[in-house]
Amino acid sequence: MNRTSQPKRPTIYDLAELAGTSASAVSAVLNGNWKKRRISAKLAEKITKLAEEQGYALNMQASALRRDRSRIIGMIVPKYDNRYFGSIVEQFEALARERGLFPIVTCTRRDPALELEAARAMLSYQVDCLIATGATDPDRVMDLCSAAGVRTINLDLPGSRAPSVISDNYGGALELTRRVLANCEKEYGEKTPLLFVGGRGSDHNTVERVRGFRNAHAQAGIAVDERLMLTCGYAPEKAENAMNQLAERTSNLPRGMFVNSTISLEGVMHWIRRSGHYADGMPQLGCFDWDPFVAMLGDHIEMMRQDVPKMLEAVFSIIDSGVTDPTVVQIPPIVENIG
Amino acid sequence: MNRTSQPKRPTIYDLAELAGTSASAVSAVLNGNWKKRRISAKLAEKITKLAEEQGYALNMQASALRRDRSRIIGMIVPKYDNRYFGSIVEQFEALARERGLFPIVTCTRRDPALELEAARAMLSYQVDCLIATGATDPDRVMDLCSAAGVRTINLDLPGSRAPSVISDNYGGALELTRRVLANCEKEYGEKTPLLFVGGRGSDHNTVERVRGFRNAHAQAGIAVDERLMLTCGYAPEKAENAMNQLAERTSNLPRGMFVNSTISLEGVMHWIRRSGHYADGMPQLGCFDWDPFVAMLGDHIEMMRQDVPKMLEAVFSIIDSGVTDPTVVQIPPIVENIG
DNA sequence: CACAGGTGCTCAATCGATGAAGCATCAATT
DNA sequence: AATTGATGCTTCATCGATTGAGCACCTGTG
Repeated sequence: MNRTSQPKRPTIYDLAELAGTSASAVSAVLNGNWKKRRISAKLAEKITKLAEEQGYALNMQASALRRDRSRIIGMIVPKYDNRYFGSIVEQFEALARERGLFPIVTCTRRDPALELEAARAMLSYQVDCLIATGATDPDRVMDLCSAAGVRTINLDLPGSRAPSVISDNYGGALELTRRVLANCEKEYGEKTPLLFVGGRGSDHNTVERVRGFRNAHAQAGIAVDERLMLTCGYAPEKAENAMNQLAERTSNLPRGMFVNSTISLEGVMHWIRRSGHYADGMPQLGCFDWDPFVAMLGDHIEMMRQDVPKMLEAVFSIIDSGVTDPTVVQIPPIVENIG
Repeated sequence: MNRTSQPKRPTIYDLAELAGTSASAVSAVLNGNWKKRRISAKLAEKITKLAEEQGYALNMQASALRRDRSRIIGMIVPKYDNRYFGSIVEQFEALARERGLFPIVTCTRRDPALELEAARAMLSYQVDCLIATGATDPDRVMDLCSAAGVRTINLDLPGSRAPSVISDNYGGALELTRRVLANCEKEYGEKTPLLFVGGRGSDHNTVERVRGFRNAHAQAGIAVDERLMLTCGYAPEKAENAMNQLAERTSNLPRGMFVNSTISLEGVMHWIRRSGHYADGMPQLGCFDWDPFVAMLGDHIEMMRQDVPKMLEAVFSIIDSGVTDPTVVQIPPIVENIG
C-alpha cells in the first residue's frame, strides 16, 4: 500500500522533490489557492495525485504557526453525564465544522481549578475563540482569555464581561412551577408549596429559577416554605443527602418538587426509592432539564427542555457577527410533552 | 491589569527583551529544564515572574512543531447521547491529563465518512496516538493512521490490525439473556424465546451478543425464534420502526426482550407506550448498557453495565507498554443491581 | 523592434520554541 | 603561569507551511 512504510509523514518538501517542483507550489496547490498563485492545472493535478498517493496530511502546527488565525475553536463543558451537555457538545462540533473550524472540547468536572487549567491549555493551542459552558467562574476564564486577546462566549451560565447565551431560566421556572402546582392541586385538591432541590445558591441560573419558583407561588397565592429550599449542589449524592436531612427534620414531606437538573433528579429519585417515603404515591415532579427515560418514569413529572439548537445558533451568530460586549441572549426552554 | 492591553500575546522573545536576556534562556526556564541548561536561579525567578505578569502562554503549535512528539492524544467517539460514551470520554480525558497529554475528542455521529474525516483532522493536528471508539470501520482509520506513523487503539469495537479493548460481549450477553429468561419463567411460568433488538448485524459486538443470546437459549433448552432477531441499527427510531413492523407481522408479541443499548431501549420503550401493546403488563427486559433512570423504570428490567474505568485503564496500559499488535482485551461487564 | 502585460513558477523570510554547540568568566588545581 | 572544569549564558539552525517579491518566458500591440 504505502511505499516502504515511511516512519515519517511526508511534508510539502517531500512532495516537491517527488514532483520536481518547489514547496511553495505544493503548498499553494494543497491549500486551494493555486489559481491565485498562477499554478497550472496540470501541475496542480500532478501534485494532488501525489499527495493522495503519499498519504500527505497537512501539519496544522506549522500551518497555524504561520497564519494569524488557527481555525481552532475551544469549548469547556462541566460534565458529559447528561443529555443537555451532551447535545450541546454534539451541536457545537457540528456547527464548528460547518464553518471550517476545528472544535476542541474539554470537560472540567465542575472543578474551578480544572476550569482555569483547561482554559490555559486551550490558549496554548491558540484557539481563536473559547466557549465557556456552565463555568463556575466565567469571569476568571474571560480574564485569562482577554489577556491573550482571545474572545470568549459564555453558554448556559452568564458572565459579566463577555457575551452570554443562556436559557430563560426565570420564565422557564415560572412555567414549570405553575404546572407542578396545578398538578398538585388537581391531584390532591389542595394548594401546597413545592420543594426546590438542586443547584448552587450562588449560580445565576439557580437564582433565576428560584425567582421564577417564588413568583409562581406568589401568583398562585401560596406561601413558599423556606425550609423546602434546598440549593445543595447538582450532584446526585448531594441531592440525596439534602432529602435525607429534610426527612429527618420534618414528617410532613412536600407533595410536589421542583428539581433543578436531571442529575439532581437522579439523587432525588434514588432517595425516594431507598427511603420508602412516598410509598403510597409519588410526588408531583418538575425537572428543569430533559431526559428521555425520565419522560417514561410516569405521568407525574413535567420537564423543561433547554433549547440547545437555538442556543448554539445564538452562540455562532455572536461569533459570526463579532459582538464582544456583555449582552445576554436568553433562549426560552421548551415544555416537553410526556412520552 | 495587563499593560496597555496588548492585542498580541507575548512570546519568549518579548519576555527575553524585557528581561534583558535571550529567548533560549526564557525557553529553558519556562519549560522547566533550566537546571540542565545551567541558568541561575536568580534569572529563572526573574523570568518566571515576568511571564506571569505578562500573561505568557506557551504557543503549543510552535512547540509541537519543534519537538518530535506533540503530546496530543485523540479520540473519536460516535455519540454523546448516552452514559456509556459520556463516561468513556470523561475517563479518557482524566487519564490523558494525568499523563501530561492533551486530549482532543471528536464525535462522528456514527457516520463512516465523518469518521475518516475526523481521523484525518486528528492526524493534521499531529496526535501521537488515536483511540477509535465504536468506529464503524476501525481498519480504515487504522490504515490512515499507520500511513502517518500514528498508533491506533480500538475501543468498544475491535479492529483487525491494531490492539483493541472491548467488553466481553459474549459473556455479558450470555448472562443477561439467562437472567431475562429466568425472570420470564418466574413471572409467566413458561419457557419462551426472547426478542433481540438493536445493533447492526455487521458489527462485532452485536454478532457476539447474538451468539451469547443464542447460547443462553440453547442452554435453557429454548429454541430461538428467528423472526424475533431485529438487528435494525442502534437509533431509537430504528428500534421503534422494527417493533412496529414486528407487531404488524405477528399478534403474538414476545414476553421478554434483549435490548442492545440504552439508545435502542429508548425507541423500544417509546413504542411500548405509544402502541398500547403490553398495556396489561410490561415485558421482561434486559439492556446491554446502563442508565440510572432506566434503572428506576421498574423491576422488570436487568442491565449490563460496561466497565468503563477498567476499559480505559486497559487502553492506557496498552499505550504505556507500547504494544501495537492486534490483541483483543476483553473486559467483563457488570450486572447492575436495580435501584 | 520595443515594451506592456500575462503566465507559471521559485526564493527566501517568517511564525515561536527548542537545544546542540560554543563563548566568556572565574575558581581551583598543578 | 598554565591548565582544568564548572558556571552562566548566547548564537543559530531547525521544525513545516505560508506568502510577498521577483524572475523567466511568451504573446500581442503600436
